[in-house]
This record gives sequence, structure tokens and C-alpha cells, in this order.
Amino acid sequence: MHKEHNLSKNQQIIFDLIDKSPEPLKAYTILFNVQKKGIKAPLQVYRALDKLVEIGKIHKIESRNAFIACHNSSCQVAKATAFSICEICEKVTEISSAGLSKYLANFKDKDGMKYSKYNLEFFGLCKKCR
Amino acid sequence: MHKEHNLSKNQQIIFDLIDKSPEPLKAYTILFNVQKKGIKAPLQVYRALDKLVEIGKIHKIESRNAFIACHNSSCQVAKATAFSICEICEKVTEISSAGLSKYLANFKDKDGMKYSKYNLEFFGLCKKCR
DNA sequence: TTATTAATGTTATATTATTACACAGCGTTA
DNA sequence: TAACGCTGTGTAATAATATAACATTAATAA
Repeated sequence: MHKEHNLSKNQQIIFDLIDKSPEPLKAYTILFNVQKKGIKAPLQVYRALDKLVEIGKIHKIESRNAFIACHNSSCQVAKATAFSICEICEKVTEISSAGLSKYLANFKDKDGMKYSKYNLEFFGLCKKCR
Repeated sequence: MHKEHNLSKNQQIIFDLIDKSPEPLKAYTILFNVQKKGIKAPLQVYRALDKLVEIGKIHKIESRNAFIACHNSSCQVAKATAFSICEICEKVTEISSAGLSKYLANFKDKDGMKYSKYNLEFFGLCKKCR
């Protein structure tokens, strides 16, 4: 259904790190963690992140400037993202809700703008922190 | 229905600037524009912005690191924001849709997380740019 | 008045992200 | 094969965004 991307060396290193992280990672945290693998400069990280976001392997949590791996079946849906964010422990979860996706994909505003993409971030308290 | 906040001097200066701007303003653009009024340091701007966001007079467009004045009736709804963003001309419009607000306010995910707030950003092409 | 909270002013610094330039690898195609 | 386009890499420098720390003043409440 969707194209498999062969990740380059830097992309793979950085994806692996993000993928196994239980929490969103920031660019410079990533940089620090991959320096032992030979990635030395911010730009190397940002380039890999840009590409990974573009192909839907990771998502950026805009309100946190951090990145998490996609957990929607390898992500055909990089253009329709929704997350829940706990304001205490900062746990971030990707929301997979057919109802929500459908509602938002079909949403039309009065200005007749045509949407190709959206990002939704919910904030609140997770079970543990409540 | 909602409390009127008496803005402080810096808050008022910065709110006025944002309010009369047709487009979202970035913090350092604001700083540059209010230096003639005696606001000299980034922190003075950020403090005013923080407060204005907190009381709902302005919103932050997270994907753009920029700020716009609220246009939802002086904003009782700082906790439920939705915007449309044109990816070409960067025009940003606040969406007021009772249906959308209602849908999102009532949205429950499977983890039973309780949401107190959300931010939604739609991306696409506006009428002009289509 | 006194205490408390909110706002200000200032310097320095931390964090996040991009520009610019040089080059390497790979597949196409002429 | 050579020339080309495309993607990715490496490196240095710098731009853009945001906060920490500390001292002071203004506004509000007790």
C-alpha cells in the first residue's frame, strides 16, 4: 500500500533511537545520544529528522519541539496526526481513532479552504497523574 | 461571562501590536517593533506573551512560533483552539465552528485520558493560493 | 501599614534551527 | 563511458527562539 523507504545511515541511526524511546526526543538530546555513532553536528540530526517526518516514520510534537516514532501502522497518515499529552509527566501518545480522523478529514470551514493536512494536540492529565 | 483583564503597560503595547497585525507575529518581530516604545529585551516580550496567552487574548501558532490575537469573542476558549494555515501565503485564520468545538471537547480516547485543552492546526491552500 | 503578588528592567545564557559551501555515492541516460 | 541530476554527508558558522537569575518597582490584599 505504501512505499518502503530505505533509510540512509544517519536516518536509520536516528530513527532507531527515536523508535525505542518511550518518550519524545528533542533534537539536541538526539544529537548527544548519537555522537558515539559519528553524528557530530546539529545539521546532520535536523536533516535526518526532516526526512523522517516527510516520509511519515516520525512525527514532530509541535508544542514540545520533540519527535516520536509513528505508531499508526508505519504511517500512511503523516498528514493527519493527533496526540494526547499529559501536562504533568509529559507522556505523549499518538491517537488512532477512525472516528476522529474521519471527522477531521471531512471538516470544512466557511472560507472554503482545502486542507491537505492537520495536527491536533490534546492536553490533560493521564491516568497516572490524575 | 468572563473576567476583564486590565493589561499592564507592556502587555497592552504588545497586545495592540498583535491585534492590529493581519498576520501572526513572531516574538523577535514584536521586539523589534516595540523597541521605540521602550521595550528592549526579549524577556519583556516573552513575559507579556505568556500572560496574554494565559488569559486568552492571543494564541500561539505552535507550528510557526508566532502569535495572533484571539477572534472568538474576546476568547473564553483559550483552551480550545483551531486554526487554518495556508502553506503558501502563510495566512492564518482562527476557526470558529460550534460543531468542531463540540466534537473535540467531547472526544474521548481509549486510554481514558481527561483533556482540558487542545490545539488543532489545519494546513492547506487558501482560496487565493489554490 | 505590612505583606503578598504581579510586573518590570537588565544581563547573560540556553535551546532550537538554518545558511552556506564542499564533496561523495548512485542511478539514469545519452 | 561520461555527464547529469538527485540524495545524502561533513563541517563551520550563525541565526532564531526562549529561559535563568537577580534586583527593583507597582498594584493589591490583609
